[in-house]
Amino acid sequence: MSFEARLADAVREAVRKTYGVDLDGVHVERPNDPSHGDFATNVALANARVLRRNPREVAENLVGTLESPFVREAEVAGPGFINFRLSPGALLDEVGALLGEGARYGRREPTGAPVNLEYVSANPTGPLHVGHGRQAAFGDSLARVLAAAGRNVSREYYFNDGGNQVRLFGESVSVRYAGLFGEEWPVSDPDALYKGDYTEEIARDLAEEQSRRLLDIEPDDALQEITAFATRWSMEDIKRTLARVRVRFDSFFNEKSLYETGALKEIVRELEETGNVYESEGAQWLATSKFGDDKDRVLVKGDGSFTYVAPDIAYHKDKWERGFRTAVNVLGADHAGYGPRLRAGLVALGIPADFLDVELVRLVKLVREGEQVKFSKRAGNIVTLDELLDEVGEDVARYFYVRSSHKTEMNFDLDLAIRQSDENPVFYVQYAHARIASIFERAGTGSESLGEIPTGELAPEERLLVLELLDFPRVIENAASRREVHSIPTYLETLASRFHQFYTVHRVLVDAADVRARRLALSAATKIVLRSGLDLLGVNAPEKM
RNA sequence: GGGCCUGUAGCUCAGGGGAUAGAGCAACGGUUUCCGGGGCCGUGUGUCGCAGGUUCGAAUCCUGCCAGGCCCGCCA
Repeated sequence: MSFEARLADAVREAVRKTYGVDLDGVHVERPNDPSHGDFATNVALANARVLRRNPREVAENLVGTLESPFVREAEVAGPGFINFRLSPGALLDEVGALLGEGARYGRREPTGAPVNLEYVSANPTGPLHVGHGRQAAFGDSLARVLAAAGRNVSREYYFNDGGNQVRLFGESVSVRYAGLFGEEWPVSDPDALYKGDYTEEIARDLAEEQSRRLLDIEPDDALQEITAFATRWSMEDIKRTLARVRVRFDSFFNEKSLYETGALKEIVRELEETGNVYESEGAQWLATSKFGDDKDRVLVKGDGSFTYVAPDIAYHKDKWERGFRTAVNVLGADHAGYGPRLRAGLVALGIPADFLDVELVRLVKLVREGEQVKFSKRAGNIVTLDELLDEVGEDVARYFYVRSSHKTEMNFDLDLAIRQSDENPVFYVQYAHARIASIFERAGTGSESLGEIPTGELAPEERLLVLELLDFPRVIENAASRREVHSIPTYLETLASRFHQFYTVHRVLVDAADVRARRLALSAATKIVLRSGLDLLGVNAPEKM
């Protein structure tokens, strides 16, 4: 139980004793200024009006009746804050507990209803680009944070391998393939084809495997085979890039399977049964506007084929039937309208509105030589995630991607990212970790053979370091419940800074056994938390740099 | 026109009712008998987009404006 929670209980009890009132919301927090104590509460200020006393008087009374074994000092300050200073023994006990838990510190065992977290889900029509990189980094880190906070999370990638874009992609590769043998491939719309060099690469791989066999069979059959080959090729390519940047998934779901199992026809039938499907202009419409969407959506086109609406609803109904009770979709900001219309479709089927949650990741604006880089996958002028990783490395990329809130648009200055890569904050955090590793190497002891922490007065730098360490569980829980990963880097940078400050002022490996043991314990605890926090971001914690 | 998001230091961004608004980068100065100086310390910079409102207290909540981004397809 955190000190915040324990102090809040003690304060609540003091209020009950003094005023005979039960308060439900008692806020205890870490003050910005260390001279305001280790923790502080504003109860007196917040409730002065209800109690009809002036805030300072209330605070004085509460301090008088407050009982808590780990509080060394409680004082009234400013307009009526109560500032607490804890006893060193209580703080060090917590550090001891932290060391005992090791890598599990601040993390909980998974409980509760299963959560499905879907991210990236880029079409298998080409390599991942830098925009996908942000979604991948955010999604994977969010998955790690949710799991650490005890959510029962399952990570999923939806391969959109059944729609219009995939057909165009297949044609694009077919054109290249035919071209390799000096032949032409008929296409409906040459301007819509994918122009990237990778289509040529896929065609060459195909030619190597099949020679010109596919040019001598029925074109429809050939296109089907070529498309299958191309999407398989793309999926492998995407998975390879994701593995490189340490982004994991528990499952991959193929859109095509919805066609093959008949789930699509089934979903249309079910929607019709609810009475929310009607015909207009030759198409079948779903009345999503009845369930919170701006307007109705086409479910089945005039030519009898499906829009993306039916597969998406079928897919999410499948998530529901697999037992998930929350589905979080991490999507690019250009999918802003996706949530409401998909949710509307699900509600029409009787699935609760709060089942689906969408986290929109803002776009990555690429800047090179002061100019914004415009890119498009079809035009082929994309900057791929692999290219970025080649330039800045996996650690820098992952850290940089999640350092700012996913809700804000991000400027990725390629020149700056390369030039400043050794000044990136990730190195600052990693350096603290490597520094501690080197202390233990020199000390010749492992962090696991520390034993009891000798109690004693804590220097200001030690105290601030301890308080920061003890904040980690709260940081994880907040990040999970707010689904905001960027608070992890912020925390790690503060923690690294606290350690560097401590290290500069206090020598760890001193002769006095008590002091040495205590400082080794603080260092070991910091190392554990830094590694654990970096792991939440998929970033390495090196022993040496 | 409607919906969602954003506006904080020269730049990139934290802070999302609390005390004197912070960090990194950039600039300048200091710091080395001794655990990694990729560190630490200090100096300077802010109409927290603007205007009202709620409150003991607002960068934070509410309303209205201004500016920027994304969306509003029988694409996904």
